[in-house]
Order: sequence, then structure tokens, then C-alpha cells
Amino acid sequence: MMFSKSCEYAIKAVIHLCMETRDGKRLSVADISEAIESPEPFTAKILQTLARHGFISSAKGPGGGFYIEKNAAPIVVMDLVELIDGDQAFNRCGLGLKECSEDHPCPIHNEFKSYSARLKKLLESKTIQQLAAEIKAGRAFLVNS
Amino acid sequence: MMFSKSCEYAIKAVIHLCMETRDGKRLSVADISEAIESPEPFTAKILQTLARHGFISSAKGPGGGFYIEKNAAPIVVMDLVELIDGDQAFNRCGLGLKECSEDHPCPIHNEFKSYSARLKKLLESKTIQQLAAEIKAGRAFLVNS
DNA sequence: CATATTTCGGATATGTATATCCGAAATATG
DNA sequence: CATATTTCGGATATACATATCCGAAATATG
Repeated sequence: MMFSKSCEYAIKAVIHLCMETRDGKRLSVADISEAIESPEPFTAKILQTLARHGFISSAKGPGGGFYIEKNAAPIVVMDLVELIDGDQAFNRCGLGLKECSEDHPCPIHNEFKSYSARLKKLLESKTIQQLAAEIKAGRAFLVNS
Repeated sequence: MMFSKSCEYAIKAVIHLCMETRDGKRLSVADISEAIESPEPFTAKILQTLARHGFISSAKGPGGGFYIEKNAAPIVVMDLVELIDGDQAFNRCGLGLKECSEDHPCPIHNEFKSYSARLKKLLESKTIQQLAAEIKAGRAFLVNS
């Protein structure tokens, strides 16, 4: 479990918004949770957090919903992960040591550090828009079958 | 969180046993949980599971405790992980898709697959005995400070 | 054989992520 | 202005990993 459920839903939701709201359309929580197969009220909470932090936009009232501004800057995947999961996913010792460093490494410190650092760098270079493009091209999927 | 708490304690406990019971000595739950800084009754459960599955040995009664047979085969770290955490840690889609494969990949499938496969292979090649040796040599640690 | 020690196994408690509920606020529409 | 729609925020519920408790079984020792 690299990411929490919340984080998985967040990534999926933003990808979906990115694909569906380019043209100014807005999506309700119901739309989104159905599309990404996530529980509706739980997804609502996550969307609200994302909106509060400016990753996505929202509008209340009829015809309202969530969306991404046309001229919005690309969203770095790692930024989403850090908002939702904090640095848990990547800065945590594999064996749970509070302080696990070069000077005081756990027995698998070097291995873990190397791999998590690589993955982190990768997620820092990927944007939601890039992932959305993969899906639009039919080379990747957000849900099963 | 790559591993569960249970799994972290399991790895630490077995490493500790490996270092301290070469000479036929046995360690009680109290000894072990103190050494690896883990909750005693919870650690007991994990040790019992490990014993039941033959990763370690146990003896009841006074002077009893847990230990590793002198002529026991080296313990592959990945085997421990698979017993305690199942294949959760390595065979799970980064975005939680039930079926995430070459044919039907999630947008980060390839990246995750590549990295988790490497890490898995690494843990399949590492033994508890090797990790214990690192600690004995003072190059790694099981607890803080 | 009585006792102390220790693991064993089942039941229970706690904490935290996950999930839901509900009333309030905002707003588009007629 | 009344109404329906939708997000917002706080409170509550659920599920599961984590942690604890307790009596029973085994066994070394005197």
C-alpha cells in the first residue's frame, strides 16, 4: 500500500476532472465518484480538501460542481500525494525507526532510500495532465474492465 | 508505509533472535520486545505466528522462549514479509485497481511495477542473517540512538 | 508432586483510516 | 423571492490494524 485510499481517490478524481472539464464543464461529486468507482461522501471530503488547497476549483449551486480552470498550471502528481498523505509514503523508514539516516541506518535503509527516492523523483516529474493523456489515448485506465 | 507494523516487528524480532540465540540461548517475549522496542503482547502474537510457521522455534516453561536452531536454513526476508503482509506490499496496483496489468494498466502501472519488482527481488535475495551481520558489524541499527 | 515460568490461543480493547450523515451556506433558475 | 441544487464543514459511524488481557497448557526445577 504505497498510497492511502484517500490519495488514490484524489489522484483518480483529478485525472478525471482534467479529462472532462477542459471545456468549462463542471462535475458533481456524484459524477466523479461514479466515474472513478469511489464512495460518494468520502470522495466529497477529498474533493473539498483539494479545492480548499487550490488544486481544483469548485462552484456551489445548481450547475455547480468541481472543475479545473482552463489556464490552470499542470498539477504535479507528487504535490497531490504530499497534500493527502504527507511525507509518510517516502520519508519513512522501512522498519519504522524514527530516525533512520546515513549515520544511523536501519538494515535496509540504503535499499529503501534508493528506491523510494527514485519513485519520488518520478512522481515529481509526472503531471496529472500527462496521466490523463495516457488514458485519453487508450493506453491506460482508471477503473477495471 | 511499505510494511505493516506487524511486519516491521517480525523482521526486527527475527534479526534480534538471529544475533542472540546462535549459542543455544532462548529469549522471552519480554527480552525481545524490550530489545526491539515493540509492545510486548503484540510482539508475542507475531512471534507465535512465526513459530507456528517454522520461521523460528519456541519452548515453553522456565528457561523457555524463542530461538533459532543453530543449523536452521537462512531466512529470506521476503518470506517473512509474505507470511505477515501477504502480497499486499508488492502485487497491489498503485491506484488500487483490482486488475492492473500490461493489458489493462493504470496510468502509473509501469513505473510502480518496475520499482516494486526490483525491491521485491532485492528482498528475495536478502536474508535475515545478512541483516544481522550488518548490525553486528555496527553498520546498521534496529532501534534509535 | 507443587510451583514458578513461559508460550499458546481465544476474546477483548483501542486507534486510525475509511466512510457516512446532516444541517448550513451559496447560487442558478423560474 | 421561493425553490432546487450543489458544495461546505462538523459530527458521527464502520472496518481493520494494532494492542491488550486472561486462562490454559507445557515444562523446568526443587
